[in-house]
Amino acid sequence: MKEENTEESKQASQETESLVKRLAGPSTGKAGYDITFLTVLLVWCLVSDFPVPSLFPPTIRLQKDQTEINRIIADASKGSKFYENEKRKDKDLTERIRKILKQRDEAMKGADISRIEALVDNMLSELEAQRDLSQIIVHVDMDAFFANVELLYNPDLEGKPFGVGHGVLTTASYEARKYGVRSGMPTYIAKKLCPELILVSNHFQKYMDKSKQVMDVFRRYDPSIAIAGCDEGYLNITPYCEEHGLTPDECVQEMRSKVFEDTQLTASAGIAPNKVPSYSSWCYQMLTQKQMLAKICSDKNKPNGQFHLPFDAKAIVEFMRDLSIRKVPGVGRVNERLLESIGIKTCGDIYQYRATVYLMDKQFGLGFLLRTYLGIGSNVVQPYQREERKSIGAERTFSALGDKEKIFNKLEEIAQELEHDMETNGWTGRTVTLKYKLDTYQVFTRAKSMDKWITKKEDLFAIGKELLMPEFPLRLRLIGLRVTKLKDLRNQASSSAGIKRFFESVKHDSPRKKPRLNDPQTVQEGLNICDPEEGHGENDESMPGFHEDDERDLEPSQHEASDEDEYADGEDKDLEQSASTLSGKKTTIDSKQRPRPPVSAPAGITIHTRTFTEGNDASKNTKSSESDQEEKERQHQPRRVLKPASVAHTSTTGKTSSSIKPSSFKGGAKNTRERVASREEPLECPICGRTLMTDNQGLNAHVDFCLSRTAIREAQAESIISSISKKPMARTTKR
DNA sequence: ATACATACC
DNA sequence: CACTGGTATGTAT
Repeated sequence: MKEENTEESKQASQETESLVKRLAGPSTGKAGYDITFLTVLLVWCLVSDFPVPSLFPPTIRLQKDQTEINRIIADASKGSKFYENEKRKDKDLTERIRKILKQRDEAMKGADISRIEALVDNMLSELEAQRDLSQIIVHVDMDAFFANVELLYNPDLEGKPFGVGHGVLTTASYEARKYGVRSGMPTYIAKKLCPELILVSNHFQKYMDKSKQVMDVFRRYDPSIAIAGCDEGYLNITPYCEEHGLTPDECVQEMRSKVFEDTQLTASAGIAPNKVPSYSSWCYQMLTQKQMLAKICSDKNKPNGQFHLPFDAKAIVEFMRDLSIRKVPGVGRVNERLLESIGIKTCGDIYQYRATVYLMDKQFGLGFLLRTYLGIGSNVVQPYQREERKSIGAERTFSALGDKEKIFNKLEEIAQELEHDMETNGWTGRTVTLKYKLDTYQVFTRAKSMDKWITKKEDLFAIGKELLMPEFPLRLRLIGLRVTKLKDLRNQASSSAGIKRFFESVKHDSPRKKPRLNDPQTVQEGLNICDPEEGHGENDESMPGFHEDDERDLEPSQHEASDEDEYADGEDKDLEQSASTLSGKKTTIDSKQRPRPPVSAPAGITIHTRTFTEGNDASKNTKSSESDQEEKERQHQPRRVLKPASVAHTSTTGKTSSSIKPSSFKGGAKNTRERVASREEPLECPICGRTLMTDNQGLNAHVDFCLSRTAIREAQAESIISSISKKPMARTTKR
């Protein structure tokens, strides 16, 4: 018993601890807060041979200890519905971890650990052999972008702690970050952390204008830049450096200076080799991932600085060794906890637990973690292309509504907005997904696929209504609609069919992708991410809000006082595979009982809600035996045992898994168009007919240029581009 | 095909 | 006081 008690209390406290941490926000740890930040800086110094500043130990400038900050945040949210929901999620996660550990123990029991380790070591060798250090990849991002733009227009804010945003902060000034104030944080909590905090409204148009200027500069260094948000991008500066006889550092220094000249805003950059032949599978969204290393590096020097990771395998692995796993793109709060549960806190820890990861590939993503350990990421950089878009949607949060009429009114508004966005951007789609969030913060989605193409508000509204109707009674705080299975209307219709036809023939294109505006210019420079909208002027900008940087708070400050940093990084995404591991789901209801789920948690009635939860919990047992499935099923439902993600299957002990084949990773196929290797060869531009000595990437950039020049619509361009990238590539290979 | 969770900006 | 909005992906059924 005693033992039990102990364990129990331990667990309870742990839960509390994780909950408190979770409440601190999703970006905590990502970039640099406390310990993490110090660690990174230290690693940086070690790796770069930079003298360890004395300030190190101390001073990070958080006015308060991160622990205290977390406590203040937790206290401020305590009792709220949001808090209760987080608590529920935290509990579910804890339960999930418990199951995973149990599974791990069973798997390890009869396993020949030594043999597995040897196997994994082989995989590592193969991955290492694929490392490509030939490309110079840079990740640049603006320091506290929104906040610094505001400073330009309101110098009085200089040196003061201020936050940008209304209900939720889109960003916080450097000074404010010292108090633990971060983007994505509700203003009332930010005020508790920093009573003197000044609040400033968002001025998206200004940010966009600046964004465009910034991107214009970046583009000069790599026409194929992959823009990742309105304030950051990935560039392959290999060609530029070569042509201008610059070292990577000189090039980046120059670029940052130019950005400053044009915008008076500072930027930070990370320079790394990257590479990766095949695996570039990831790519979260459009952007990214490219240089996981470059991105992580930009975090290091954050404020107005740049960090150059040595282009040497050994140095890279060392660099990764003490890097918090949380900094890796794709590792969020959940995966961080999952990994931590098996002992992995830093990238270097991955090696020690490689056998565990091997056995639990499904949950942790062996391939992903091995690449992370080695510091291998994709080094392919390319602009987002319209045809990559997979969904378009709109959603809105409002004060909780229980009235059907009012809810439908909101739905109609959303439908209207969505129709507008779709028409503005030339999209239509076949499946409509309704999303709603109860006042308890639980989120549900309901989807329906149609035989016809949907774009009109009437259709969107009707379908949304149909999906929502059976769910009542509900008390909602958010409602949204999203359309997937898209078709690009610009691709076909518009403009020059002739040209298009030409390209099509060239490429064989066909299937999926639909092009869109791609052209870089159009794309907007501005925010691509945001691009969808673009327009409607009606509501003024609502808040895009994203956390722009998340950041890190603090910074080293010392060093520079000047800038801020921000940042944090957001690292990218990539690694997706692994990341996804998670999955699990929860809640759900037994379908039998009520086909419809949710029932909101009506105000008072907790029962339902509770039911869900419990059900989930119940699921706990489970897992392995299949037999229980039935039971479970009838009880509640869901659960999914683990799943995660990813990747390489290789695992099972049985076969040697032949090692990770890069392509086998799920993602592999994804970037079909990626330019893979890229060797320079004479390639002919399908537009102007000139022969260029370049690689596919360079050719693409050139094509972009030609296209914009000829004023061909983006749509066409896209198809072209994609065609080119594919075909030529093959050609290239032949060489 | 649907539903859900996670991630990132 | 009260925790955004948009998109992508992976997994399970």
